[in-house]
This record gives sequence, structure tokens and C-alpha cells, in this order.
Amino acid sequence: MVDGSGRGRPRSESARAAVLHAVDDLLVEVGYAALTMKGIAERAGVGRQTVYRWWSNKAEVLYEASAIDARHELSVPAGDDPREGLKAYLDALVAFLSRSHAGAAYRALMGEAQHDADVAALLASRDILGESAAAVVEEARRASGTTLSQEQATALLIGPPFFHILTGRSADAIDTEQLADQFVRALNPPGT
Amino acid sequence: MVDGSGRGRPRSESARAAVLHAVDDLLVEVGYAALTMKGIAERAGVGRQTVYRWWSNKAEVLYEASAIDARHELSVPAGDDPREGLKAYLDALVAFLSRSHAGAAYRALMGEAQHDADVAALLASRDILGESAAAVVEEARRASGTTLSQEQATALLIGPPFFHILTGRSADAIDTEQLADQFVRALNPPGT
Amino acid sequence: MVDGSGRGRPRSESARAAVLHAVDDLLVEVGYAALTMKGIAERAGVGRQTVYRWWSNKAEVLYEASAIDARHELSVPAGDDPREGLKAYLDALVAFLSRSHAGAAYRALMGEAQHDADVAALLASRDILGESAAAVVEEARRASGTTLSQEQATALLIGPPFFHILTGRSADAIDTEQLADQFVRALNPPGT
Amino acid sequence: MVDGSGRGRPRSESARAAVLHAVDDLLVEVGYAALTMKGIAERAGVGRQTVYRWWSNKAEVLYEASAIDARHELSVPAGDDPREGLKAYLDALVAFLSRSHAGAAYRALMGEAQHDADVAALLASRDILGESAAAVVEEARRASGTTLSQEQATALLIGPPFFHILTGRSADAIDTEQLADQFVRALNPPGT
DNA sequence: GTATAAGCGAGACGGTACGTCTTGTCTTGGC
DNA sequence: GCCAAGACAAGACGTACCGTCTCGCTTATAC
Repeated sequence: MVDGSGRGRPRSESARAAVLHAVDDLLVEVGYAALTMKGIAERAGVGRQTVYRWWSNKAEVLYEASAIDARHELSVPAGDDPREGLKAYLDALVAFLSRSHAGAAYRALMGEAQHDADVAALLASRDILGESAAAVVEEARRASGTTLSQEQATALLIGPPFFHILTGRSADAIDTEQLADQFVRALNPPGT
Repeated sequence: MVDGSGRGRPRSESARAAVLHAVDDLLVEVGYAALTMKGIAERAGVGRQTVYRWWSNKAEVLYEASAIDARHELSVPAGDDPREGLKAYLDALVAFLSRSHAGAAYRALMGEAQHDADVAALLASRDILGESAAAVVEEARRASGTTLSQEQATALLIGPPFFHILTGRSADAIDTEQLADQFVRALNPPGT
Repeated sequence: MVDGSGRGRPRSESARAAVLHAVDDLLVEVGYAALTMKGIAERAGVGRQTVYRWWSNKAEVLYEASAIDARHELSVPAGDDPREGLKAYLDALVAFLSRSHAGAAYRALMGEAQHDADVAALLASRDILGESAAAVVEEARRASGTTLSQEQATALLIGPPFFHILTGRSADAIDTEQLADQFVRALNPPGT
Repeated sequence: MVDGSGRGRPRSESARAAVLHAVDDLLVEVGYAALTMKGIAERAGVGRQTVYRWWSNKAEVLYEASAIDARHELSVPAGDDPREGLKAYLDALVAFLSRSHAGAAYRALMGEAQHDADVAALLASRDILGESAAAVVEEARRASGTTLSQEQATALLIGPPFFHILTGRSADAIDTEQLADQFVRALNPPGT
């Protein structure tokens, strides 16, 4: 028994999959603003109540549909050279934010979080970007002997390309190798 | 005469002011999501058509209502010490993004721009953050002799606190003096 | 000016007519139970809000759509012979209740009134059957010198065929001439 | 064994009783319109399928729940005086239609039958009112030597108070003694 | 001074999503 | 094989907002 009692008809896995698939398709086709719970249900061939039963709003459906992809796309294999590891991570980050479906979902949710506390809480429950950067940031902090916290160092690494892309600038103008260098320099303790 | 012919009743300045005032109040009271053209018109005591006649959507009204405040809040007087100038700018930026009404409007619009091309174009028409940083970034670039473009340097300065705040972290954890130092170090050419 | 202020767009007479026409058609096509406000709006090519703006529920729309027809169908020209007047009225009544569209609407509303106080109040606002019988009943009362009130006499006249039809019996079995005779006999004061 | 096979779990008498009890309570509490199969099942503490297994709709449940009470309330002991028998029956009829729970159920079902053929068929399967009146009407026909059929005579007796109550008039205004007299007069052959 | 024209508040219009409700069916495990 | 629980697809409920439209009124310039 998965749920508490085991009584009643169990949740339909096929309905769940259909909804997640539908929301993914619809985000690409009509965009976030035109994404509606009604539309999701109809596209998935599912009753509206079934969608509402398991997710409160379109943000939750979208989050569940994209979180796994997001984590996957942002995970880079650990390499030998820390500098290359940073560059590889930044490449993945830029690709995710500017070209991936899951990244489009993330940007939409990030945007919604600016004016919807529920969505903000949803995103805060799993710091996808911070987690994805954890390994390379940790390694860089260790290597540099910086006094910066993990959080501060993460903002230093992700912040510049994040700002660049979210303010609508072209991702092509980003030089990840240079960003990695700048990050390392910024990390070094002032005295050295 | 402002418009071509000058014929007909001229635009009511009081209606315009009432709308801009109403949108400001409503953003604070009900939030961006619950902000509606209908609500704005009713709050302003104005016909709905009057709002639609001059702005196409709530984002445009909000932009016009907050852009002037935004520019004002982000302008810092030039000082003698460049390092202090950077810190003063970062302080203003953090205050704007995390505590100001105009900043709340900016974050809402920035979020909406992630999934609405019209809003993205609206924000792109005036790069408020980039402009506000132009003077201090320019000065820092000149002083450091960096090869970075103005755009790249701007992302380096604004990116970290921008990421920090837009991903929902507390603004209190931001140390602007440290950020200024890191920015200067990152800016220095590799060879020096 | 018809309404209080004369301000705002006036009510659309074509929308009103389309709704009343649609409800009439739909009652015949799908029956009262399957009649819905949504269906009426769609059939009329009208927004749902427009229906709700002017009528609270399907009973009100149906009532307005059928009341005029009902009154028309139940009005019989006054004749010379009272006995023939009674028969003519009963014929009209039986035809109305058992074969007319407006009568089907009336039966549906009468039924709904049994378990919906709003509909009961709606029907009570205009006693269509009682009014239609008023003239012949009045004449019969005058001629017979009965002590019965108008209301009691009306129930005596309408009751038997009303019961017959509303309890699902065939209208063909009704002998209106005989009913008229019985009504006159029942009306006579006991002592005569 | 009641059913053919006797295999499987037998029908739960307690579930049946709980459903009939629940529907009775709910009719009084929320009225016919708000009575739902779902609500009945929940109130009875019974699975919805169990309700659907034995009754097809709320009308059937309600009919079964009230038919026995109805017959009981409408049966009047035969007396010596036919005139008093008629009055006693009319008193029971008026009380039933205007004040009894079972009568409220009957009026609701009668109303529903005006626009639901299934409910009409259900009511037609057992002519509760006609049956209850059979004895007194039969006796009156025999005594008067009328040529009227049992059905016609029944309509003559029940029709007036039936019309009065179902069209929403007050039951207090009904004078059953007078109605009995009128019925007897109407029944008499024209020639006598 | 009298057209002509455009802006004004009000509010109805056709559409459509919202989140909730009930429908009748289906699918569990337990009795 | 009946039972309670509860998920399922379907679709109506009444409300809200969308962007457009049609009113009568007001306030300008242009003739």
C-alpha cells in the first residue's frame, strides 16, 4: 500500500503521465500565459478534477513536469581540472536557461515567483540552480581558501549569466571561459 | 498642440494621473497576479476604455507608473572614491530590488517578460538597471583597464545580488562592500 | 431613457429575443431537466453573463418566454351561452396543458415550484390559470348565486382536468362538456 | 435465499435502511433540488455504488422511502356515513399534500414527473392517490348511480384540493366538508 | 456661434478560464 | 459477490476578467 489506507481506487499512473506530458507540450506551443488548467486537462484527455486533485495550479504541474529534466540537464560529470569543471557547468547552465524546454519552464516559474508567494515557496522547496552548482562551487571554495559562504560563492558564479539571460540579452554573447576566470579571481581572498 | 490635428477633446491629465496612481496602490494591495485592467479602471474612477485607449495591458500601465521612480531610486551621486561609488550603487540596487515599490513593479515585469514577448520588448526599450549602473561601471572599467565590454562588466556587477534576490533569498545576507571588492578583482585583467 | 440613468450601453433587444427563442426551442428538443443556462447561452449565440445578467435561472427565462403565449392560448372570446363559454375555456385549458409548448413550460415550472421556493414565488407573481378562468368563473358564480369565493370556484373548475393531466393520464379521456355540467351542479347552493 | 443463486455476499439490509433513512432526512433538510445521490450515500455512510446498485436515481430512492408512509397516511377507516367518509378522506388528503413529509416527497416526485419520463413511469406504476380514494369514490358512485367512471369521479374528488395546493395556495382555505358536498352534487346524474 | 471631433464614465456585449460540484463508472482491498 | 472508499472522464455551475461596443455627455478646435 502506497497511501495511508489502501482503500479506494488507486491513483492512475497513466493519467498522471498524460498530464505531465500535456503541460510540457503546451508550454512550448502556447506559452506560459496561455497555459490553463482547463487546457491541460483537455489536452491530456483527463477530467479537470483529476488535475486539481493532484496539483493546485499550473505552476505545480509545470514544476513537476520539468524538475527532473532540469536536474538532469544541469548535472555535469566531475572532471580532473577544476577550471574545466567550472566552464562545463556554466555551459550547461547557459544552455539550460536559454535553450532548454525545462529551462523555459524554470524561467516562467521564476518569473511567476516574483508575484506569487505560492510559486515562490514551490521553487524554494528545491533550489535547483544552487544544488546543481554545489559540487563545482564547493571545490572552488576549497581550492581558493575563500571566506565566502557557499551561498555567496554560488551567487557570484551563477549571477552574471543569470542576469544576462533573464534581462533578455543574447546568450551567444556569453563567454563561459572568461566567466570561470572571473569567478576564480573574485573568490580569492583580498590579501593574496 | 501635441497630436496632429488638435481637434477634439484633449486627453484628460487627471484621468491619466488617477490610473497611474491606482495601479501603484493596487500592486501593493493585491499583488501583480490579481491586478486587472478592470480593477485599475474602477479604482481610478475611470472608464475601462480610457485605460485601454492609452495602454494596451497592465504591464504598460505599471511600467509607466514605476519607471520614473525606479530611475530616481537607482541614481546615486558621483563620489570621489570609486570603491565607495560602487558600494553606494549596490546599496541602492539592493534596496530597490528588495524593498522599494518600484522595485516590486520591476520584479513583476521582469518575471512577466519571461513568458510574454510584449512585456519583454517593453523592458528592453529602456534598460533601467544597465543605465543606472553605467556611470560606476564605466569608471571601474576605465580604472582597471579591463578588456571586458560594458555589458559584460555590468552583468558582473549586478548579476550576483540580482540572482540572490530574484531566487528568493534574504537581501540582508548581501554584503555590498564585499561585492564591490569582488567586482573589482574580477574586472582586473588576468595578467596583472 | 428606459433605465434609471441612461448611462452605459443599453440592453440589446436582439440578445434578449435570441435567448427567449433559444429557451423555447431547447425545452422542446432536450426537455426541462437537460435545459441549462450554458446551453441556452450557446444556442442563443450569447455570452453566459448576458443570460445571468437578466435572468437568475432557467425557470425565469422559461417563464418569460412562455407567459405571453400561455395567456394568449388560454384566452377565449366571451360567448352568449355561459355553458358554451365554460366548455370553450375547458377545451383551451386541456389543449394548453396537454399539447401546447407553452403548456409544457408551465407544467415544468409548476413541477419545479414544488421543490424550489424561488420558482414558486415566480409563478405566484402571476396566477396565469386563475386569471384565464376569471371571466367564465365570475359569470358562472353570478348566474348561480353561489356563496363560493372566486378562488374556490376556480379550483372546482380547473382542478379535475388539472389533476387528470398532471398525474399522467391521457387528455383524450376528458369530456369537457360533462365537466362543465358538473361544475355548474357543484356550484349551485345546497338548498336549491 | 432470496435471489436466484444465493452465491456471494447477500444484500445488506442495514445499508438499505440507512439509505432510505438518509434520503428522508435530506429531503427535509436541503430540499429536493439539493438532494444528490452522492449526498445520500455520504449521509448514509454507504458507498455510492451501493446506492446505484439498487436504485437508478434519487427519485427511486425517495419513492421507496416515502411510498409506505404515503399509503398509511392516506388510508382512512371506513365509517358508517358516506358523507363523513368523504370528508375524512379529504382531510387526510389535504394533510398529506400540505403538511406531511411523505406528501412533500410526493409533490416533489409529481413535479419531477412533469419533465422526466422515468419518474412519470415510476409514479404511474402505483397510483397512490387514486388507490387511496378508491373505496370512498366507489361507495359514492354506487350510492349516486352516476354514469361517471371511477377515474372521472376520482378526478372530480381529488382535483380541486390538488389544484389548490399544487398551485401554492394556502391549505387552510380549504373547506373539506363543502368539497364533499360539491362532489356529491357533481356526481348526481343530470336528470335527477 | 455652431459644426465637428475626440475624449470621457458607464456599462452591456460575446467569449472563456476559474475552481467546485455531481454524474455514473471503475478499481482497489476487505468481509 | 456485496461493501466502503475513492479515483476516473465528463460537463454544468455561477463568477471574474478579457477586449470591444455603444450610449449620452463634455471639452476642445475650426469654420
